Amino acid sequence: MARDVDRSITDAGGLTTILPAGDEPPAGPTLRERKKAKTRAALVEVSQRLFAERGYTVTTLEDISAEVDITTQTLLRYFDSKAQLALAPMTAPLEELERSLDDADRSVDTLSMWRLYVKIEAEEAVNPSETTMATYVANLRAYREWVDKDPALVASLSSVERRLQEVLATAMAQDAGVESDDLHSTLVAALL
Amino acid sequence: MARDVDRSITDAGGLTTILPAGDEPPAGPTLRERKKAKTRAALVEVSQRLFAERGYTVTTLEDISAEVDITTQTLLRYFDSKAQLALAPMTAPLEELERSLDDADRSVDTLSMWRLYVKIEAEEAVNPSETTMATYVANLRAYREWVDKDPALVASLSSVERRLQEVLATAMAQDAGVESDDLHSTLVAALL
DNA sequence: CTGGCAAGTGTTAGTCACTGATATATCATA
DNA sequence: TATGATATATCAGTGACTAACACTTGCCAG
Repeated sequence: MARDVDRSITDAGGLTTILPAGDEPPAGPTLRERKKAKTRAALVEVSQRLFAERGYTVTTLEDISAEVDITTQTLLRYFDSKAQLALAPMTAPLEELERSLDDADRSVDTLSMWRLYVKIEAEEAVNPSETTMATYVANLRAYREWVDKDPALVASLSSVERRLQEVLATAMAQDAGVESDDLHSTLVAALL
Repeated sequence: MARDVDRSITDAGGLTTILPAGDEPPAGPTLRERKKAKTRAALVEVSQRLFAERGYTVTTLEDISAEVDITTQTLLRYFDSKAQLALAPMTAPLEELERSLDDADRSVDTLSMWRLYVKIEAEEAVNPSETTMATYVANLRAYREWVDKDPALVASLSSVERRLQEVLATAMAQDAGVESDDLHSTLVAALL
């Protein structure tokens, strides 16, 4: 009897709606997976906000999980540590790139996305409404602001940036010289 | 009356003996300072050993402080965190260099010391008995071994290495081109 | 639609790093 | 020896994180 009651809830997240609707192979992500992704996104969203508003150290995991209505236990099942949660906006797209490298069906589109990503990090002007990744990277400057206040986070972040450097190097190698120099210089500039 | 009584103790550390003796402004290191340095050294020594033997995470601050016969409280007054204690062998000489840069009475000797330091880190052959810093850096390879097992430590270590890079850059700038290239290349190699 | 399986979550209890405040012992100095 | 400064101990507490167990819920047969 409850088959079609919760329609309104299903689409609430609105995060994966970028995919071209119409050709989902066998079945879309199951209910479970959708809920999982939803709370995960909520965790990132809430934590980013609280970290920016109050600061990293003073914001407790309990504060965050309370606002998402889960236990700190559950939070730690989604993210191994507080730092990983804080750095999720950085690592998530990184891992996405890493995956696309392995899958061999790589397209230059991924690199284009990353060119944009790097540009924003380099503090160049950008219009958030132009890209699908806006949700993540739009406030990257504010992001770096409070991240830089915690030494431990900075350290973790730097290691993430190293992974980024490696991955991008690999990607450039795959691209075989095409406009590689441009990207490379941008990256180096961003890191230094 | 105690001016020349504790001569034997004063030299125990063996780290600052490089300074040209003869012009200590008011007085040498006071008893308090000596004791402080002593327990500090003991902490580093014991922790390094336990970390190497048992591993970083499983070794508790209590284990360490117990063996040095102090409270974990006191330990944390010496080192702000467990990680700082673990990385002390790296940071201590670093800060020494930083200090020598500010004091303006810099001599090339400091840089020579560091050339050696970097060499060891780059895993080149070295004879520990040749230098006064042997106590610190002799077992650097074994050091890296257990440090690399903890992700958080690696991250912190990398940020320390960045500081090192900066400081060395400054030092080279001060040296005004003399044999700078040699050192620089060595550094870059060590970091990559 | 019903039962069981498995994944997700809550609950509880605990460890450990780390902080703060207060009190006491130890050293420096006059 | 008295006095102020500093180091340490003691006590109480927070927060990140782990582990074991029980419970709920989505999922997949039958």
